[in-house]
Parts: sequence; C-alpha cells; structure tokens
Amino acid sequence: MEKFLAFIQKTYPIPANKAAEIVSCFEERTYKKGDYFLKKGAISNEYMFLLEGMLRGFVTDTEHNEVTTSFYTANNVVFEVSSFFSRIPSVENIQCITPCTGLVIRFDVLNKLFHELPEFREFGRALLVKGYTMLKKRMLESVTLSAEERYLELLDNNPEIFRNAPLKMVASYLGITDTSLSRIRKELAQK
Amino acid sequence: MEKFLAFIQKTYPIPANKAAEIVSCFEERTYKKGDYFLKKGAISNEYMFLLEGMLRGFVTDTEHNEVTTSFYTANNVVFEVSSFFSRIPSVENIQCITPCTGLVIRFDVLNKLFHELPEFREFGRALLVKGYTMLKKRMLESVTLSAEERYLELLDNNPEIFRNAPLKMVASYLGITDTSLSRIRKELAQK
DNA sequence: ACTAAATCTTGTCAAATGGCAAGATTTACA
DNA sequence: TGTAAATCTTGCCATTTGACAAGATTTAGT
Repeated sequence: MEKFLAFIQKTYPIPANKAAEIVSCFEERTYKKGDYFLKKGAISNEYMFLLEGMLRGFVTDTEHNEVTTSFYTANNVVFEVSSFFSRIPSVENIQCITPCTGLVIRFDVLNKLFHELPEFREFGRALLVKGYTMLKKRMLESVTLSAEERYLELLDNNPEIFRNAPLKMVASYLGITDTSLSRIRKELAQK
Repeated sequence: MEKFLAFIQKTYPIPANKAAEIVSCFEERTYKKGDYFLKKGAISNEYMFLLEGMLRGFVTDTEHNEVTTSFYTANNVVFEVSSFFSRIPSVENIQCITPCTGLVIRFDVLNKLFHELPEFREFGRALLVKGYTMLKKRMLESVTLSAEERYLELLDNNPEIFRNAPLKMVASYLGITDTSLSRIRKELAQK
C-alpha cells in the first residue's frame, strides 16, 4: 500500500525492497463502527496502520465516565504501547468511531521483523520516540494552556476529529466536560 | 556499580557478563546543586543512571513560569527522550536540585552498545516503554483525579521529592499553583 | 548568631469550570 | 418519513483554582 510506504519513508527512510518486504507481512482488515480494536483487560496482540476511518482510545474512570485518551486518524499507526510491548493486560480500550480499514500485523510477526531488519527496528524506535514526544507535548499543553487554547489547537491541527467524534469524547480528551466545551464554542462564535 | 546492575536485571534480565560489559562503558560523574544536566536548545548527548541525588525536568511557559515536567530520583535513568534519540534541540531543561552522582554514557557509545548487544537493545526498549507507560498513567491521573488526590498519590509514591524540591516545583508538576498546594496541605492537616 | 533571600502560608476577590436539568437540534433506522 | 435516541446548548448556582499581595517562617552564607 502506497500510503503505508510513504509513512515509513517519512518516519525513518528504509531501502525500497526492505520496505516492500515489511509491508507484505501486514494484512488488510476492515472494522465496523463501534468495533473494538482492543478491549480493556486483553493483551494487545495487534499493531495496525490505519488506512481509512478513525478510532478513539479511552478508559473508564472511578465515576464510570469514559475518558478519551487519544484519537487515531488515517495514515497513522494504532496500538497501545504498554500492552503490546510489555505483554500486559490493557487498561485502555481502542474502539472504531467510524468504519475503518487498516493493515494489521501480529506481535510475533512484528518482532520477527524487528529482529531480522535493523532498519525496521529503527523505524519502530523512531515511532515510539515520536509517540512519546507527542504525549509529552500534550501533557505540557494540558497545564500551560487554557481549555479554550487547547480546543483551538486541536481544531487547527486535527479538524477531522470534529467531523467524526461526538462532543463528549472531544471534551474528555481536552480534560473538560461537554458542557464547558459547548460554552467555549459559544463564546468563540460570538467573536 | 551494584545499583545499576540491579536496575538492569529488574528492568530486563541480561546475562551477568553482558551486563558487566555494559556497565563498564559508563563513567561516574558528579554534579553540584543547580548544575544543568541538559539545557533547553541543546541536543542531549548524555544518558545517565542516577546513583545519588535528585533532578528536575522543566520548561518555561509563555508567561515565563517554570513548569516542572518530571522529577528524577536515585536508581533511575535520566535523559530526555526526544532530544537524545531524535537528535533535536531539547525544549526541556534538566537541572540538579541536590548534589548528584551518576553513571553517564554518550549517545554514540550507547548506540554502539545497542547494535552490539541485542539484550541491551531490548533493555532500552523496555525502559522506553516503561517511561511511556508511566507518562500515560500520569496524564490520565491529571484528568481523572483532583489536585488533592494527585498530591496524596505523589506523597505516597515519591515522598523523597518533598524532602528536596521546593513547593513551587511540586505544585507546577501537579498542575496547580504553589498557593493552591499550600491550601490543600492546610485542609489535609485539619483532618 | 545575624541578615538577606528564599520559601511557605494566608486573606481577598475574580475567573474558570463543574453538576444538574431542561429544552433544542440532529441522527439513526424501522 | 416519522419517531426515538443521541447529541448539543444553555441557565442557574456551587466549587475549585488562580492572581496578587502581605506577612510568617525557613534557609543559606558570612
């Protein structure tokens, strides 16, 4: 798949024949809206490059509220780091919020590739570092920016999220209630 | 160093002779209180296992406030993931808040070890995954727990932080002001 | 031990956000 | 297309937290 090859090259350049070998180990899969890619309590066994659609990661807090931890958009990888790499039960759920198509690989196959192809291993590390970096950035913004600024930033950088996710999911991702987010929008509209 | 060997074995078991080889590539270094291990704008070139003392990671926000991003305590590694592995200028500072002693290794030497010793590579990945996991956990707590609960959790799990870091650093780490933290303590004391 | 600087506490008031509930709007699907 | 469910908005009031500033306490260095 073109998209996946382009993604690999953008993340960590790899010789074309090696990249093709990698991609051939993935298999295409489709999901319906509402399907779970990963359920809390399960050990994540799949790693996906998302071709189309959108998913959300979420946990349930002590008051039984669903708190969105991440949105996964097309042309990015979808997996839960801790459960997948440390082989422990996931605390997070990952669910399709639209119909999805992706290229999937199992843990053992991915690991085999990591061992055989140093370039792919470096690609994996680069991705891990990138994810880590983005999470740090988000964490930082959650304390240095106001809710309104965080909303505007998300709207700027990931407008597609607002087309597919209900307000409540976006609000909990931003760390506020849907009521507050609705008010923030209202105030912005009046400017 | 015993402590470092124990840390390696705890994180990802490695044959003793290999572990010894690894440790021998690190060199001991000492820092004074206030010394910077990493300065904003520099490309991080060192990775440290901290034997004694404590450091803080921080950034400066738009209003010139220092926001603590992490505390580094003895018997853990100290480095900034993005800058060290992606070779980009750091947005964070890492500074000693007490005199420190640690075992330090340069980027190129560490990478050489990663290439030569698959076990050490896996140790590195395990550490990266662990750090990522802990950051996710902290992120989650920042939205599901109240400031008071976050304070109590930190007090329970890392009491040593309170012995060395001024209130202001702890407060910004918890995502609140020093004033609020002071009030939280007052209320807790009254119970 | 003395003094200055750093740190911590506390008061007052303002702003941001949440909880709850009702009503408006949109969406899904029979 | 009609209707129920889901989603979004809004009003009211309470709570949390912040900004600022003054005073108390602790720490560091001579």
